[in-house]
Amino acid sequence: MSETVGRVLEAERDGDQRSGRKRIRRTSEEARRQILDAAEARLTSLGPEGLRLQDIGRDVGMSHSAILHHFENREGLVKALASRAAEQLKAEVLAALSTPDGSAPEAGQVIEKVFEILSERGYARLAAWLTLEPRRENRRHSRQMIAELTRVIHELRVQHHGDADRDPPLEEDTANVVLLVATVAYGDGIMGKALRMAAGRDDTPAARARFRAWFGRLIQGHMDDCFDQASARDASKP
Amino acid sequence: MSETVGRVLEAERDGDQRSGRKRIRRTSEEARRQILDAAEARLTSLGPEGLRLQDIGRDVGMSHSAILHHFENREGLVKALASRAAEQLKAEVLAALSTPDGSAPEAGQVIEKVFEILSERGYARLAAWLTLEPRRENRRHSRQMIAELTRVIHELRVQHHGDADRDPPLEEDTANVVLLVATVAYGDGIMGKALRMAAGRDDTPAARARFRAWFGRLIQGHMDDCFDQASARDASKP
DNA sequence: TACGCAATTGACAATTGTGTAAGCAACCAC
DNA sequence: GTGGTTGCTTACACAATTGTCAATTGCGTA
Repeated sequence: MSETVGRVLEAERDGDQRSGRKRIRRTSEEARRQILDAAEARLTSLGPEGLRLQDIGRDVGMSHSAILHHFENREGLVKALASRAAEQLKAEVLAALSTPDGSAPEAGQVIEKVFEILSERGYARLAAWLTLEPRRENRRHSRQMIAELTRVIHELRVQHHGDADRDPPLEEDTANVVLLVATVAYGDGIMGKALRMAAGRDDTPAARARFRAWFGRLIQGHMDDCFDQASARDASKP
Repeated sequence: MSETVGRVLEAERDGDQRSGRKRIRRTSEEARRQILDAAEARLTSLGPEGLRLQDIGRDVGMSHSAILHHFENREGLVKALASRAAEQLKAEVLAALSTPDGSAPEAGQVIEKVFEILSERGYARLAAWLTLEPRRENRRHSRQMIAELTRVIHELRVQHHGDADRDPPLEEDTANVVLLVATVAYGDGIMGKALRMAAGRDDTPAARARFRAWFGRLIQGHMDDCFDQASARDASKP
């Protein structure tokens, strides 16, 4: 994603300046990769309105027809974009979950990572665009992704939940925690800036980090101390 | 918003079927209202791609030129839409905060209301569309909106924080809580369905309610019991 | 070197959405 | 009624995009 992103801005700067250059020929695979990279960059920075074949083509230095050649039609490009993003996302989050020494990953650390991927790096916006766009029912790829994560995390949680004599955490509680973290990360990635503005706060990296840290402590606290109370209260209600 | 929404679907069903009807003439105000209603319905259900002047015109039974007459251009329509939505949102949330008898509103209740407006009723999607669309820096209207809310809520919180001998909650903690609730409500409204799918849960109203309730208890618990611990821990960190 | 596959191009067609201008027609005031 | 204001319409100009197709050319291979 890095290589082509630079070129996007470059091309943006000095217009269509690939005049004298000879026609370059990529492998099909490489072409698809470059196109997806450029499309991703445009999508996160400009929204779906910015996803125009001609522009993407200019970014990677080919005509829009070439893109159609590789992806059949615009829909095909969007679909490919969606699956690739989902796969990358999943891989990175799973990677963040495994500590090198097999110890319990700290909630704050994991949350930090999730936020970094979803919020800071723009995946949330990308996913939002793709999700909010109706008519695409499919996206089967991301299905069960969070379920898997939940299993992994709950396993860890039960494993490390201390030698205390209190009850082990309920699976549903873990599921809720995971869902909450994901929801917050997406919400922050999509609306975070606007919300902070509306809160009269500035949107500096430091401010974002403070909020993330606070949230991390909240979750950590819930999982460390409060979960038995919470689950007890949970059970008492209808 | 209700009156015209029905007509949207109607028109969707039986095509452009306003043939024999005479030309109707509304007041400028009424016309604007109807147009905004239809636009809002389209925006929340179809995304910004569905915001086409011709379609909106067909929904309310006028030509697309009439819309341009009322809003100057498409931009004007979108701006009007944004301000109106922000105002309504603010009004409803403030209304939810004031209990009839002046007692402390329960966190769960307020959260429920916020979710209902933002998530269930589609305001989150609408706001997301409008926010994610770049190039519009303005939206000054919503500025400070959450700040105001935070002040109101913090006031309530300090007022009712029990006669305990513990410290009163920090203002920053309240700000974080408000920001978190807003973030979750937006995140849920925008990505909630997709996330629940990815979690292998079904997206029934009951399931949504369960999650909201769990989250409400988490927040309530934080504000009731844990805030002194949390803020202490907060202060101890850099 | 010659050949052929497939990536790439360039021109063009077709569609669709925004915006303009001039005229028509409700409704109000007199 | 008569006239004026203005909501609304029809027709058209215009731009931007996706998609098609034949032609071109880079590059591995026989």
